Amino acid sequence: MDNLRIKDIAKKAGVSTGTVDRVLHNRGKVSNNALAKVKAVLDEIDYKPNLIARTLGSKKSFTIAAILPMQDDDAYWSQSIAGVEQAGAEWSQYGIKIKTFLFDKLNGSSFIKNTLAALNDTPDGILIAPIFLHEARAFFKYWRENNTPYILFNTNLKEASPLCFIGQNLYESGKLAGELMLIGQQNQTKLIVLHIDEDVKNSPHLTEKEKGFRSYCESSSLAPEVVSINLSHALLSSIHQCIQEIAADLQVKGIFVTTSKEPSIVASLLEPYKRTDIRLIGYDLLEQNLVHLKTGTIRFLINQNPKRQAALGISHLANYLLFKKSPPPLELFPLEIITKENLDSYLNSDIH
Amino acid sequence: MDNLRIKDIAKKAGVSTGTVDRVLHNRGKVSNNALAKVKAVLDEIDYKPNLIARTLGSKKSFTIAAILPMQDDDAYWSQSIAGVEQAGAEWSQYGIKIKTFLFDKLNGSSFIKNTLAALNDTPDGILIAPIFLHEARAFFKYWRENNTPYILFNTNLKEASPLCFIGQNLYESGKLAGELMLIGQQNQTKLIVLHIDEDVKNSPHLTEKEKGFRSYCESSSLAPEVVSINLSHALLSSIHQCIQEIAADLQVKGIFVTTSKEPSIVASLLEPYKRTDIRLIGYDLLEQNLVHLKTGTIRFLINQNPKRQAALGISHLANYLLFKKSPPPLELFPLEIITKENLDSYLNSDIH
DNA sequence: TTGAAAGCGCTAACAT
DNA sequence: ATGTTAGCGCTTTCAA
Repeated sequence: MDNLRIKDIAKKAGVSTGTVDRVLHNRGKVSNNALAKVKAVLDEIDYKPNLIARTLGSKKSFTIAAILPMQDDDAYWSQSIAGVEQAGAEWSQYGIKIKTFLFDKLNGSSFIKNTLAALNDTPDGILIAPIFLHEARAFFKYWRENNTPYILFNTNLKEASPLCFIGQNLYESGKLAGELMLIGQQNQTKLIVLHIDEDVKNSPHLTEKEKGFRSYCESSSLAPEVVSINLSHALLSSIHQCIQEIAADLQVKGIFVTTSKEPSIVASLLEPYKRTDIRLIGYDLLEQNLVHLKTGTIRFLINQNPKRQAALGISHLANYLLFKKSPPPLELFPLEIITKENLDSYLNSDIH
Repeated sequence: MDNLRIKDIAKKAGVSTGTVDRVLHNRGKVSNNALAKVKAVLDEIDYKPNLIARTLGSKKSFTIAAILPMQDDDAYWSQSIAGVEQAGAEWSQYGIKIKTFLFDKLNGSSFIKNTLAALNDTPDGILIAPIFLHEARAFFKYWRENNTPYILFNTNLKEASPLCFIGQNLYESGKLAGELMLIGQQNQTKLIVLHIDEDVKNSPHLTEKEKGFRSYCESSSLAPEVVSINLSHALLSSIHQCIQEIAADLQVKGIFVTTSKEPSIVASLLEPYKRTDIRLIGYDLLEQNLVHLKTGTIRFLINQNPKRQAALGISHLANYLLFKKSPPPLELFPLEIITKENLDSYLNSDIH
């Protein structure tokens, strides 16, 4: 009762393996008569192709282009790139090659330039973080017409109709931060939402988080006061001053930092004031964040897991190209809550 | 600069492909002279075997035996079995067959009988939950001598030297529950650890959790009083009465239920008393638990993810058999915290 | 429109 | 001890 092979189907149908292949893949010319015979056999059995043989037989080697922002001081993106590289190493044994195209995240024409370079390389699949949505549109159109599969990463664009979108629900992420902020809090508390970014207005990923946070707070019977503050890293002194003022306000019981790199900055500035009653919540398992998570200055981190997100993007493309396995259209990563106590269980785990 | 094949290595070394194969896999007889020549080439290049071709070439089909407790009313184990089946379907395309052997979790001789049946089937790999540690020893010895790889699941036994252990750190899990329990709590609180199991004494997975929980509470400056209670499901009325007494004690601010199925029972018994100040913490994303997580009666669930644990066990065995890829010796799953707010992000995610 | 056959890179059986 | 060769199940080319 073993799996039937193409050869077996051919014998059953009284045709050659070539014809069965043509029917199976709907390629080349097949007479109605032969078609009927093969279909009859196919209906009767449950043919499962041997994907390994298929891949070996079609001796193709695939190239995947990864188009991402390059930003050495931005942990989220540098971890994403690490994820691409890790997955690339894994799939290289299957003849998959990765080419990385890095653009300046603050410069639209750099995005266009790099994406164009990728396009001219005619890759078989694409992983792209289309943070310049408008500029990206034309490329999507081109790839769609060319039947080149592309996966969107981090920034979604519904009408792009990609093979898959990989990311997180940022609104829900903000709501989660709200929930964690309010556990066990009293009435009449004041909470700070702190964006530390050059250009908050044009950063939907930050404002989405704030919206979610506020929505949770408003729905809560504790009805805390929520204050938003936008800062740029450019001036460390302004951050310093901001934290000083917050520390002086005894009503403040929590700070929600919407980015990855900055929670640790806030933590180290806040620490001297010994305001252990201020609950600090931020993002991602960066080394500096972990230091402050362990000392308790940071209470919760929400893990976005950029490395695994990116690695999964590559894997999905590889599986699609090699084995015709389609990924789910939406790959929303779970909102992982990291505390002092479960941190090690994440760090020691290869699963994430 | 494409990848070199065995054929290329053979030509470079001036030997045949057969000899290269022998050197590569250290099998058969090879003269020192030939060995040296091949090694010289191998040192010079970075040979990466084509795993697809290897798998196809060694036209083996493998059988994996999964030896697990069968317990319809036990969500943890039934989800594990689901995980095995899911992974089995995935790997069937690669010629991997799964045979499941289910034993009675309360009956040692049923364990022996089923494991013996599995052994007699001479599988190529084994996934086993050795909850009868003593009885399992002889089997491990046999498989080790037979070079049959086995992966331990849920229950670890250091001296078993398996290919891999898959599970969670239960002590840390208890500590995490402690941390979640004490966030924002006041002094002078009383906390309940509730084991609902037929045989708590012989359930190290439950007592480990309690130890971790107590350890965290003792280290906390809040110094809560911790009371343990053991109950059997046999008597629903006794559970009822226990909850009634807890609800009457205004000092109680939290209940930690150490099992998967029971948090929802406790929740529904507790709900009528409107003790929203009692924080209920339990395990796993069972449907009934989710209902109470959404209403707020259950505040946190710690996800053990049995389904994914089991699926990963099968995947590790499959990768080992098919591609000679060794898993990490210890696969400790992260301690995932589930709340009302991040729940959906887990449910919608195929990643877990 | 169809069948036959070569070949993907590797393994394993078979000569020598 | 070593080289040769026939597969693994599929794709793809080439004749017919």
